[in-house]
Amino acid sequence: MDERKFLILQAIIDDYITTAVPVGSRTISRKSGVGFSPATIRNEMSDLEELGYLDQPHTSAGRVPSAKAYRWYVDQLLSAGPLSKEDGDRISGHLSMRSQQLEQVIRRAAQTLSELTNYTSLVMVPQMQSMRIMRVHMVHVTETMALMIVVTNAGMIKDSLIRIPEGISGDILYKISNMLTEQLAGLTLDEIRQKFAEIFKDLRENRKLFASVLDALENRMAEGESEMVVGGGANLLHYPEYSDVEKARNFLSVLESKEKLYPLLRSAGTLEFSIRIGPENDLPELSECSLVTATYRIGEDTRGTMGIIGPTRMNYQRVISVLDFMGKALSDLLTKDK
Amino acid sequence: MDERKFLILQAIIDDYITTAVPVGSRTISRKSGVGFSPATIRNEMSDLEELGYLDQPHTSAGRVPSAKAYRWYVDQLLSAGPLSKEDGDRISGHLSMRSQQLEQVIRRAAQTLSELTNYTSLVMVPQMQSMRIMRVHMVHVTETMALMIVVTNAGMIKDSLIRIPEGISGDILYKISNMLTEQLAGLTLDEIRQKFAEIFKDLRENRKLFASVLDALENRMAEGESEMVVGGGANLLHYPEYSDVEKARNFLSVLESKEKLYPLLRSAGTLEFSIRIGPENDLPELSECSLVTATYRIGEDTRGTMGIIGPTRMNYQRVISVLDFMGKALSDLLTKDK
DNA sequence: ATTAGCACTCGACAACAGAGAGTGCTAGCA
DNA sequence: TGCTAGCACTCTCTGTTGTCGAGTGCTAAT
Repeated sequence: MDERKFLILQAIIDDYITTAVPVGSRTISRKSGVGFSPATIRNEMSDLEELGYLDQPHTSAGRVPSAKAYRWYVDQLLSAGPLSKEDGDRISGHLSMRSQQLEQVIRRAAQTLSELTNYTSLVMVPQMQSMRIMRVHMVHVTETMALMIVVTNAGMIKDSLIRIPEGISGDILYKISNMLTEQLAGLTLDEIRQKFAEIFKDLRENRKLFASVLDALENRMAEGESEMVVGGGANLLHYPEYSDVEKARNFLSVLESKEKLYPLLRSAGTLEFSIRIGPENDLPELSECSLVTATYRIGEDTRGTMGIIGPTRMNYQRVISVLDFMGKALSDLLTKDK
Repeated sequence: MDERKFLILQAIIDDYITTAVPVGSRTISRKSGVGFSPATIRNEMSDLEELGYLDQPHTSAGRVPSAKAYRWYVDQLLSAGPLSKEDGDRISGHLSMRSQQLEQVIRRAAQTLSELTNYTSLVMVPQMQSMRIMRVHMVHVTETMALMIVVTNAGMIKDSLIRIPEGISGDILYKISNMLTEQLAGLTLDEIRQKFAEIFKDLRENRKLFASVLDALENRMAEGESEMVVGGGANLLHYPEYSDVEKARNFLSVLESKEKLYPLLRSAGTLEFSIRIGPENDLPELSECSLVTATYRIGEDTRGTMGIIGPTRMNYQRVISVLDFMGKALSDLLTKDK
């Protein structure tokens, strides 16, 4: 696979990404500096098809890049290009509106991402696994229910309702909260489990309560991560790939079932960037889509994931740039004001 | 407008609702007990068209009910028919999954509504205006921020971050919380404003803190209502009205901008049922949709709104039944376990 | 090794005919 | 007088046909 093939493949992909129309030899010959005649290019294209980089919808249509081609394309591309000043400002602007609630920030990030790329965006609320607990509070909601509020080192606040034994006064709840904060501050979930085992040993009263608390902590920290925000779901309908209503509906219903979406984002792991192209996605509904994900940080060791879903012929360059910038912006914002 | 016209109009609407195809005289004559020949029915149809109840897409197509016809139809219908046992069970089943968080219940309600009707559902988190406060808690999040938790008589929990002056210890915050709960329990927002005026007069220390608290209460209770959940957005794509991608996109982008949706639901007011048909909606994007809304109660004087959006030819009968049942189910669920 | 030229393929699109559904009108019937 | 049968007419929908153009693969010439 020589230099020239690269050039031609590149040209084909570039063209197809913007036009969504199978691209022919003449087009390539005319456009883009490659100074060869259509015939030459045809030969090369023929080779490229044999190698699996191009598909032909039918004889006498142009060629279309295959998933393999995109894969090659993005592998070659993985340096995030700089983002236009304008777009950068837009991101900063949208995010900087002072909103203390994490949820708000996430929502706004998703919206900005989809507006900037014109694709669909997903942003996951960061995973608590490795977070450290800073404070624990419990307050009465009814006689037998309390709200447990956990503040983590990342400045995140999680609350959950827990059932408590009757007859526990507000004062006691307050004391216990203080005690818990004192004991648990700075610990991760794993360490908390241990600690609880200790505490439990020489505990006489309120065993039930403590059990509830541990339970809630476990649940909240493990499950809490499944929260996710989707932005710009309707954007996909702009693209000719989805002028078929059937396909559009399929796509949209995936977006509505977070159970399907979640493992998708999850499986990207903690890589800085991950790009899944078409069939590389496990979901058959998304076999004609690409998913680009990136991570953002909160503090040192907490990471969140966000991603963009678009047609396989998406503008990877731009998507990566935007995600890169957004990742930094989010990390800054969320880490700074801790 | 005589008896027979009623019958025929009814038959036309019924037919069109299920088929979405312009209905002709022969169809009506054959189907539905109206024992008249096509010719007679044609004459009546001609009259109905003159009266504004029918439209004709073009000569020699069947007739299509106009917005006016639907209006007549639903006015005549307004008694919610009984729901099939099966569907009722399904609603109860979906809701009964124990989920204490109001948010969860709302979300599930929206999902159930859209599944049962195959249209798009909207459910608004209830409006706090007339709620009474039961408890107020404040707990530290950082040195200068606290989380204020308000529990209302409806069992709703709202929290908001407030900025507090430095140097206030947890103990003081706890005492103040208790004091606030004592003073404010059972009051509505209006009454709280008064109370605060009193308290403020002979207050020396902590004026700033109290100001923050009042501020947060105001904001939270006024703005909080704009929260809304959308279910089954992709459902509309099932219907031939939306086989045009352009229209579908328009519709979906309305769903994504809650600013547009909110006044829509809001304007339905506190009527038990409200039906807005096609152009009766203020949003031009929804001029080919109908919106049926209903309310549910939490306790005595708090109401939430929910609604179904579908094509104008939606199955009003069923939608009303489902909404009616859901309203009762939600009211029960949310009022009971207080 | 490259390119010009040519025959061939195949989808897109317009034009067209026929079928079918529906209407309005008129005339006949109870 | 009210209903209906019949008929001519209109208009959409569908399938067919033919043409156009873009694109290919191959061969021969440079």
